[in-house]
Amino acid sequence: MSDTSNDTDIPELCRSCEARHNGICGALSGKELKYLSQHTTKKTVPAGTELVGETEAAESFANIMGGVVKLSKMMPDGRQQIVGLQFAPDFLGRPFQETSSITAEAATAVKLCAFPRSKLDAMMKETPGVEQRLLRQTLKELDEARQWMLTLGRKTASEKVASFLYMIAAQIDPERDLEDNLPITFDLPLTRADIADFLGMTIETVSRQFTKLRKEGIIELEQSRHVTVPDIQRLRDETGEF
Amino acid sequence: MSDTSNDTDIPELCRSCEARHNGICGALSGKELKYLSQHTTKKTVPAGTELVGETEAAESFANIMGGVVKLSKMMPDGRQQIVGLQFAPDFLGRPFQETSSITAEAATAVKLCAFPRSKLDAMMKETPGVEQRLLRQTLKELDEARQWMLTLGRKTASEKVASFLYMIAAQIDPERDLEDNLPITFDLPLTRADIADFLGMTIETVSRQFTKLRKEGIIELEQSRHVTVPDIQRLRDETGEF
DNA sequence: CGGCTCATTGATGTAGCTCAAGCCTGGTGG
DNA sequence: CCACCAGGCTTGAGCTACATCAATGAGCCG
Repeated sequence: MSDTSNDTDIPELCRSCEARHNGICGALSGKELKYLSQHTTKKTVPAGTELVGETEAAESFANIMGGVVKLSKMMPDGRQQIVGLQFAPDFLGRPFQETSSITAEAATAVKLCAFPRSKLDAMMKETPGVEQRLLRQTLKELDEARQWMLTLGRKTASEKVASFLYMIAAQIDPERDLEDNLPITFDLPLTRADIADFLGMTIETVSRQFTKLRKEGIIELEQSRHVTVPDIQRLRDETGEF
Repeated sequence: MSDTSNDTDIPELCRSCEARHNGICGALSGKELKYLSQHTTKKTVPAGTELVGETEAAESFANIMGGVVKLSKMMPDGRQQIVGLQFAPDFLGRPFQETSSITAEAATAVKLCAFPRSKLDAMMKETPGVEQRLLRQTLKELDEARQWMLTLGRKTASEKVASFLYMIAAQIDPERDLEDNLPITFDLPLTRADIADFLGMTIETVSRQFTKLRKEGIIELEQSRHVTVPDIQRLRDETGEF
């Protein structure tokens, strides 16, 4: 931890921000935070907002303070694949240059703390820890992407849906010990169409697998978005892993 | 470029090594290279050698000087997915800690330049450019992984095989302009079984798609491993992208 | 109330899997 | 030098998991 400075130096908004604890900003001192925060724009965007491409984040970067962002790729004929989900306190945007065509879109309402490219460059130059944090997050994303390649390439439809639900459940509260077997409840951040695009299948098949898991008592469903998992171990068993 | 030092300081083996030009070592000065090279072990391992897990690279890292390494994940019941291919001058091994269960195996004979973890840590501390190079490589791998997620999730069998061949063809000579439409010839670094594990399909389907592409004149095959692509554009069209 | 979007469910079609047989090719030993 | 074998590849026949097409339901908003 390098936030050894006096806590009163830390800007109000940064104090409760997860990015300061586990994100990029964790590498910054109170003074640096103060400076950076003068150049950040906090904003909340509604679900569906495009956050990248020729529009927003080409010249700007952001920490996600809340909500879920989906990263996706599209083929000329419209087939689409979601290639990543990002949650707070992930960093959004690409150091160096973006060449690969990838789209970022708010899957839910998203709270952002944005700042210009020049500030990131400066931070990377002046504070060595920033680059390391970026490297760590990138390695984490790489692990997740590879994990998902296994899911996409080798799992059955029901294993895919179980894996997705397990991933979301695990992500809801990272602190939580998943061995404890207490019920977990959460709202899905994605529509069925998004889930289908994430899992490489059709809406209909996703829906059928939800129904199947519900009938087997592995999940409970309310209004199609609100999920309760009474026994996370049983869900885990359905993923095909472990 | 930070290799501003006298060329005669550069160790013999490093001079022709791709890692010095495009890989990690490119961030090092002649003096640093000299020091590092005293602690490296060059070796060539045959196809099939395990390079990671509890065995080799937990405490050691390496630059790939030649050959192809496949990274894969396995499910308890034996289903397998290749999640990445690495070529010279890629870096092999994981900074910080490896948690995700991933296996690295030589797909062909592989030439390595290995060194202990402590040396990498030291390099990262002392030479700032090293961390940046690692970050760049990791971002590249992330791009590739995501590209492959699209292939796994949304492409048909024949698009998958075409994408694989296109990727290999493009990788054979990265300098080459793929617009020029001259025939490209290469040997596949993977068996049909490996290709199947990479594309998330069965050996039989892979084989059928090769046959189909051959009958359509998009590729020529000799001994099942030696491929000629007379018109790279036609192959590209088969990938479904662009 | 009518017109959305999102989700579920059913009926039918098909791409790719499974199972099974046979074929090259390169290596080994008689 | 040929016979044999093993591992990798191809090809065929039939099956099935998932996609496609189509209809209906449930919440939501103007």
